[in-house]
Amino acid sequence: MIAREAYFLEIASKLVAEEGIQAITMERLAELTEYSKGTLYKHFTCREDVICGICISGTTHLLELFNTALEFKGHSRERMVAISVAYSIYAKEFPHEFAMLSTSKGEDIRGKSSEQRIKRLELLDEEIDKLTVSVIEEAIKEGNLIMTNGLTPEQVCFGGWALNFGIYTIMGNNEVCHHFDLPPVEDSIRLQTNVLFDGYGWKPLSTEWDYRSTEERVIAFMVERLKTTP
Amino acid sequence: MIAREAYFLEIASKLVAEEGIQAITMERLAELTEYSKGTLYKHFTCREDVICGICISGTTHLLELFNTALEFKGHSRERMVAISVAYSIYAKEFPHEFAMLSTSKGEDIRGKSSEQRIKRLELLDEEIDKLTVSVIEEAIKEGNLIMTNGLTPEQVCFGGWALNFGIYTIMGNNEVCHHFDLPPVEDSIRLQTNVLFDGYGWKPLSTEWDYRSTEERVIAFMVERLKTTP
DNA sequence: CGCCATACTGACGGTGCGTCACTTTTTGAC
DNA sequence: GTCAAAAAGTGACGCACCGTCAGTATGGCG
Repeated sequence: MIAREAYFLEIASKLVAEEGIQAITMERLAELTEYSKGTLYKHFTCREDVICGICISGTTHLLELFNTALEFKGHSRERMVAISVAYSIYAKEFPHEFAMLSTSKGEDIRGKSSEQRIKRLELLDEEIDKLTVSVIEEAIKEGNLIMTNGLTPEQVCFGGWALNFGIYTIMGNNEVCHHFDLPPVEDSIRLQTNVLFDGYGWKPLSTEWDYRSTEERVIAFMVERLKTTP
Repeated sequence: MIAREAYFLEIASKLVAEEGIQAITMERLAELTEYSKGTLYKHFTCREDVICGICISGTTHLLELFNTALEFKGHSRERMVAISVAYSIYAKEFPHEFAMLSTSKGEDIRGKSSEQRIKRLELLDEEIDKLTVSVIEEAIKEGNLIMTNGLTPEQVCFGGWALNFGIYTIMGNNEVCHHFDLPPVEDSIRLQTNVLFDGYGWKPLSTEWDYRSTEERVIAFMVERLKTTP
């Protein structure tokens, strides 16, 4: 039943965290959980379905982080910083799982995993997107963001997402940047998103507000909040 | 020898283009090329090494496209648009190969592939980066781009790269954006990079110059140039 | 106790990887 | 032209993993 499924996923998540996605093997998972392959296949249709399951619990966790971030008090752009920090907390704490989230969007996984799980994962993704878009809509209501060039809130959300995702994926995946003299990930994220959001004209601009200090306050806030509800 | 290796890679690339990375199988490749597995393993240490080889030819092709793009006459930011167009031509013509480029940066491939090939691929990546950075340095010399906030040309290059990469990866990989009402990829790329580069203060700003028209001219230029040397 | 449903098992056929002892072809010295 | 050494090529083999399914254990109930 449900409890058993959760147990399988718990062990699988640990395996991913420790050894990466390659370590996810139906044989290995059966062995580690002390169940047989047959039982495992009662809960998951295939290996990809297990991976999708891990992504669901990962995304659920990410959603919680986003919700916590949204409780940070401040103007809209500061709250966007809070979301960005939430994203980075997840990316750092579970680097393999984070990398899996993008893998799971590919045809390989989506094509094989069970309809049901795919659907659940899509709903979670949608919820995360809505949460983020809500911050942008708030900015518009506040009058701190005025949409020009026919841009929509969703496009602003997408731009920020793509930039964050690109930075984490390139810098995380990858020692390739050795010939590139870049600051640490967090600094890159702050610098680049400041530029992008300034480009959207999202006030207060980074020249008018110290977002590094906002970031520090958000981190302190998140750490505090995560201590009480871990 | 070299010719045989190129032959293996040619078939492998076709296979990837038609059926995706999953279709790359040592058995299948041996069969298609009418050689035995043993011979195949004389040229490549493992499956990952073949994949790395495909990435090398892909990146070589991408580098050629970049070089062609750089011949476009215009100011620096227009030439950056040209590079972006080159990137998109590659991403569209070889979607699977394009997706592989990021896969190839991961530990899975880098850890198993042969030193030699990894090194060659890194050198190519480096060359591409240098090419792009050169456009930014040109912009600074022209006086069209003034670096503030301690930003470096490499960081500007990286920001543009991460944004482009993020957009193509999310939109290409992925039907997940169905709940997100977004314009087609090319439009997203143009809109978002305009915002980012405006954020850097790269002149002429998108409010002062019609980059959609630049894009059209670049495409026409590239198509023309690719006709003569295919 | 016997019966049935449900939970669970692991051997099996299949695919793919990477190896290596062996065969065939090429080369070059005489 | 001959022959032996080197180079090129082969495919059966051992191994790991996938997903299946016929069969076994368990436990509740008349």
